[in-house]
Amino acid sequence: MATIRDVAKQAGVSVATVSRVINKLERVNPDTKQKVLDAIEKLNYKPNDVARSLYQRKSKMIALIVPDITNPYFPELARAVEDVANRSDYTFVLCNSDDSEQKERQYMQVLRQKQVDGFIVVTSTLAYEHIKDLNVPVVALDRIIDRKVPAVTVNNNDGAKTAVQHLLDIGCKRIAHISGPDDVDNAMQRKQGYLDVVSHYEWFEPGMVQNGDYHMDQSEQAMMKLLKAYPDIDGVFAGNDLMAVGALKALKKSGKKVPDEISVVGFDGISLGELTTPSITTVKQPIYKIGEQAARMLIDKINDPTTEQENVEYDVTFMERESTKRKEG
Amino acid sequence: MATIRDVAKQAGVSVATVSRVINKLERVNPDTKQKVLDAIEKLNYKPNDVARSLYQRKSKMIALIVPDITNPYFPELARAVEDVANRSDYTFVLCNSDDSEQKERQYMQVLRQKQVDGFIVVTSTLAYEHIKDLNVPVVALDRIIDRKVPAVTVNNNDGAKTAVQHLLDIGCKRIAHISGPDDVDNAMQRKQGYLDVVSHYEWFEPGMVQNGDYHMDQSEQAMMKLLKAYPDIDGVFAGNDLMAVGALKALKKSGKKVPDEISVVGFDGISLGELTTPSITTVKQPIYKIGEQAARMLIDKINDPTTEQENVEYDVTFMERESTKRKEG
DNA sequence: GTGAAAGCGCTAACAA
DNA sequence: TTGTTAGCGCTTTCAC
Repeated sequence: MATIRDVAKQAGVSVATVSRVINKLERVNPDTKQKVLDAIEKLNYKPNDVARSLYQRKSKMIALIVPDITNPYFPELARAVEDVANRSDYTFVLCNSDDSEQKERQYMQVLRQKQVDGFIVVTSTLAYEHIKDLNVPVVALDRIIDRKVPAVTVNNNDGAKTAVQHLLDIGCKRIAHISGPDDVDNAMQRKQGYLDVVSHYEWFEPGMVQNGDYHMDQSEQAMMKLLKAYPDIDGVFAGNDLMAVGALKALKKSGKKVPDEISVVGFDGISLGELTTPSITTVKQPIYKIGEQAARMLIDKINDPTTEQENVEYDVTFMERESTKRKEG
Repeated sequence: MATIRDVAKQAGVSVATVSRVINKLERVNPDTKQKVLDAIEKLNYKPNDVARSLYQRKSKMIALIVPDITNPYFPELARAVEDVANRSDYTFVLCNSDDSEQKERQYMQVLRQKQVDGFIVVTSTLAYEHIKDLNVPVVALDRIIDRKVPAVTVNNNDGAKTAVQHLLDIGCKRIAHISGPDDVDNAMQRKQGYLDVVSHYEWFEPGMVQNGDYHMDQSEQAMMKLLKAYPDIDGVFAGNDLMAVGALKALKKSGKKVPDEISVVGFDGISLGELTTPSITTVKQPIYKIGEQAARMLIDKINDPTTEQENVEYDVTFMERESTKRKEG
């Protein structure tokens, strides 16, 4: 690989001049500039970003840490962040934390040593104290970390209420909920939305809430339990689409017809929800937008660390598909 | 951030000694070593990897370039590569090329400037000449680039034949194929596998092969066309699972019962195939293994560039699910 | 066993 | 407008 020195020699100028040309900040005599350009062309010179990073103390890299990229919610998010990063000449690094705080911290540390300029994090375990001595901007996504860390989220409570209200509207008489992990704030908000709507109905019992941990398999089991304990439920609100799929599987195995005997609503709006039979009625998040927004905020903050940032909360959209149907009569 | 200098001062030794301690290569007097360790602890010192990279000319980063992470085949692959990378203390970088050669080259160039140590690439457009002056190990995945680039693939032809033979075995009389892009070698091999089995049957016509471009939507259209042109087809082999899902959608819209009236087989074994109704009979690739193998090969080559590497071809496994059924009578 | 110093490739004062 | 030079933080000869 040719270095700036080689270029300088080839062009018969100093390295400073070459640096000036490639960074196009200061004025350079057009003739000298052309000589430098020619030398760069001839030697196929590409500046060494590592040397640059060392001097500038920044790497032009941002990282996104998600629990698990094989959960279909996250690839779409990752695309958005990557696209924004590229548009701003940042390199994008993706990490899976498996929801382990240890892995999250490990990643952030390693990447900090590589001078990564900022992080977007989806976490429910990381505490503020661990991110503050990273000394670098962090944006929280999907889940709130701390008041001091700007976050991009959706209105989970509203979305949940809309979903449950829809089940009531189409005539459901007994509605259960499959909830996400207790330590994830958005899961709690969705559960609360459900409770806000149903808790004063006389048919409601606390056992109608079962934990599905945001996983398909665990949700399938949760649905089985619900079916056993409350054979007459005719509506289910799942805390995310993945769990709605799990519920569908359980229902199918139990011979319950969806949506004729029981209606199911999910949350998220991942494309998987359109592919099941029946397709899943859901509360759609603007996933790509969320990722874009978070990436923009992060990059803005990197470019100007004095920027003060507010939390951004997006509205969700109710989306009726095949898994819910108005009761006859 | 504390630097090696700060540590040296704190411990009352030279920077060379500190370097020796953190790299634990040369022998250091236990007492001095302890002093250094204490200083590191006290100052919470973390070595700056950028400075290290600059000197060593390597970054301990590897990159995976895939067409599109929202295609569910790739997240699983990415996990595998990431896991292996982490075990070997490499940082993992993921990039989406959107199957554009321009983006692939752009990414590889930018990452090379960041001293990325090697690439795993899923591409059908990139030529050998573009990767050779990168001056860094490259492993091809899923699709072959050139004889000179080691590749990890599966036996596509065998898998396709097995799939089509299965359709014959269960009694299908007229079998169509929805193919992948013409410029992707594995798509061609799968198509060839189909042709190998069916081309000598008298019912076979070239129009029974329709291009679905490995995309769900385009496959849906392809299925529609097939249905129109050959209303009596009772078996479909789709070049990948995503296209099998598309076929299922078309079939459903057309009121054709799967598997009673028509059987469908896919290829890949992505988990999405288990979630549709009916679930999709498929030819399963060992996706995680493939990713692991490619990552290992890449890292081996990085650690010892003289290593000669052979292509690795994995066998696929036929997996019968609900979308195929033996004909009655 | 330890330290001084050169240098990885680049940028940015400071001089000229 | 251009060149000289001192670092950025680290590793590694080469002395001692």
